[in-house]
Amino acid sequence: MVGRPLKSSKNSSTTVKKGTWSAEEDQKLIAYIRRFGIWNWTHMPKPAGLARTGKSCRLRWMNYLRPNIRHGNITKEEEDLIIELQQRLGNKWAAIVARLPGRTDNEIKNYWNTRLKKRVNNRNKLQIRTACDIKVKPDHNDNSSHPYASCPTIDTPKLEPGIGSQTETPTMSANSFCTSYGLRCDDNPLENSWYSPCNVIEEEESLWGQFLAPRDLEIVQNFGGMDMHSGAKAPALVCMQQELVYHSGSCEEFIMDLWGK
DNA sequence: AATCAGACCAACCGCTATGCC
DNA sequence: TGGCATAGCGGTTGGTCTGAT
Repeated sequence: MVGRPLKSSKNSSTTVKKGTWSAEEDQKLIAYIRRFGIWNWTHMPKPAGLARTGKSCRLRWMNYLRPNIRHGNITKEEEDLIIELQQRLGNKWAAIVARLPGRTDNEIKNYWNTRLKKRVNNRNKLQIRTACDIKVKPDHNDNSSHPYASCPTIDTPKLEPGIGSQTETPTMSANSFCTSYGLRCDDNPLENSWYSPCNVIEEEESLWGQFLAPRDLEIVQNFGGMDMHSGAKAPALVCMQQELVYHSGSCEEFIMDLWGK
């Protein structure tokens, strides 16, 4: 078992134990919670006979001791779901883990950071190149020698400090965005015509005007806001751009998926 | 057998959200 | 309404494990 050595830190009056939990501490916490329930994490450790912070007790319980937790052996299905949800929701581990019964946010976060992140990033890089090189009409920057010259470009807003880079931006999938605003996808204006993602976004924006609250529409148009009234966290175009980046198929497939073909 | 580097993962820390007074 | 306490979340740390050399 991996873990940290026991360390102690002192504040003004008490010694707080840190580091890996012992079996004895686990038993104390389990026994206390079985008997008295969880009434207040901050004040529980002392009557439970633990020299831990409430925060540490809570974490130990939530991530390891509480009933019905499954550790290890993440299945292929779970792995696929983690990847899918991470791409749709970003690093919202609590939301992701809600779809994975018996798993903990810490476990899924660790699994993503150590095993899946690199794999998915590499796959996405390959897919962007493949999709753009093969499928997209190379009608701009066509005499550039850059390997991605044929990629459609979406004019990304200059993000405010703190919003983060493209890969760090909290995501809300474009489909979710449409759904949350009741955007109809059945009347597909793209049928039988070639659109670059930029055109799609322009088209989509005009539709959004029919459905969004004025302030939300303004945010979408200016790309600059962080919060929609609905609770959406990122500028819609950034979401869509990210959706394109993560989309597993070609650019055209992305467009069709976006509109819920 | 010894050493090293990368992978793994439990636990910590800082920040935010929420509830209560 | 503002301030405080508590819970919860996500990023990061650092000790241990494991495989390669």
